[in-house]
Amino acid sequence: MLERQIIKLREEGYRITPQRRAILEFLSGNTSHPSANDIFAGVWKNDPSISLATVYNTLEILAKKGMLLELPIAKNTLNYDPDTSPHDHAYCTGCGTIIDIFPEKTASPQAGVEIRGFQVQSSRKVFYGKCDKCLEEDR
Amino acid sequence: MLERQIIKLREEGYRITPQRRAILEFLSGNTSHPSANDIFAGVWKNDPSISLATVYNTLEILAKKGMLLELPIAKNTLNYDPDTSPHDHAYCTGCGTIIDIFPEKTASPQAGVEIRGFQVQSSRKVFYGKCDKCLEEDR
DNA sequence: GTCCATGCAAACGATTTGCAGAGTT
DNA sequence: AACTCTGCAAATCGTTTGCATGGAC
Repeated sequence: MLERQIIKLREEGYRITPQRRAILEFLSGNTSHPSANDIFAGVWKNDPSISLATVYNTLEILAKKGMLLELPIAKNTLNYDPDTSPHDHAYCTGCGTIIDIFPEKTASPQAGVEIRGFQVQSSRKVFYGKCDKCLEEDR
Repeated sequence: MLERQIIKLREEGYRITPQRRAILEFLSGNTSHPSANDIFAGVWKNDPSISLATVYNTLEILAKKGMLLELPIAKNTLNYDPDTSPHDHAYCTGCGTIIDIFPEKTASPQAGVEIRGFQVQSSRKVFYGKCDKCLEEDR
């Protein structure tokens, strides 16, 4: 899984640096939808010499190559999702947590949408609301 | 239509200033999904004394009162939509244009979605792709 | 050895904040 | 008159960029 990613990156002509490896490792299987800063912090714990610029650089490459989704969900920041399979997201407006919602649960139709004058490449659906924990705290 | 908005704002306890009136006027019937800066520029043409801070302040109030949707679609900015009725959006990754997509066209199901451990308040669907004009330019 | 990638620091753009004066109610 | 709202300017925050050095190939 992680190895596949590394091989693909190399095949695309990118060099495999320790930093890129560490970022891919951090993302692998990560379902927390981290921001660039979260990823920076996570990698930083093992290697305090890494820079934010490198993280952004790597994330941009991964996104461009379709190995990572950029999620514009929260107000002023991007979140990233290493799971590129079709699925939706639920965003808690209380705590900002983003959880994965898989198709069978929401019956979100992905197939054959046609919009006149527009060529659809992908689609995203986001549910806004509150998680149980935040509902609890509202009382 | 515009008057309704003004009345509602006043009922909510906000003062009706010329700036707020101008912003509501600019937004009324506007289907271009403007950014805060677009709105500022639009209002500025008639009243060059308005400040960006006032625009942000007003947009925040309108959004909080459900009179305006905040669309986190583009990478690093918010776009606003005065049409709060249920509909989707298509975002052109070429030119950044956002167009409205109404339910009948995409069969997007809005009713009764249930997610365990999460109370859904609303949902948004965005189609990413290219508009005809940008497809043209790619050749 | 070549050329891409890194870390650092400065630059940027969108948004937010603090505050004194102006305007709505 | 009371209290909110405005414009201005500075501050913040996420992200991007320029550049000299370092490292993957």
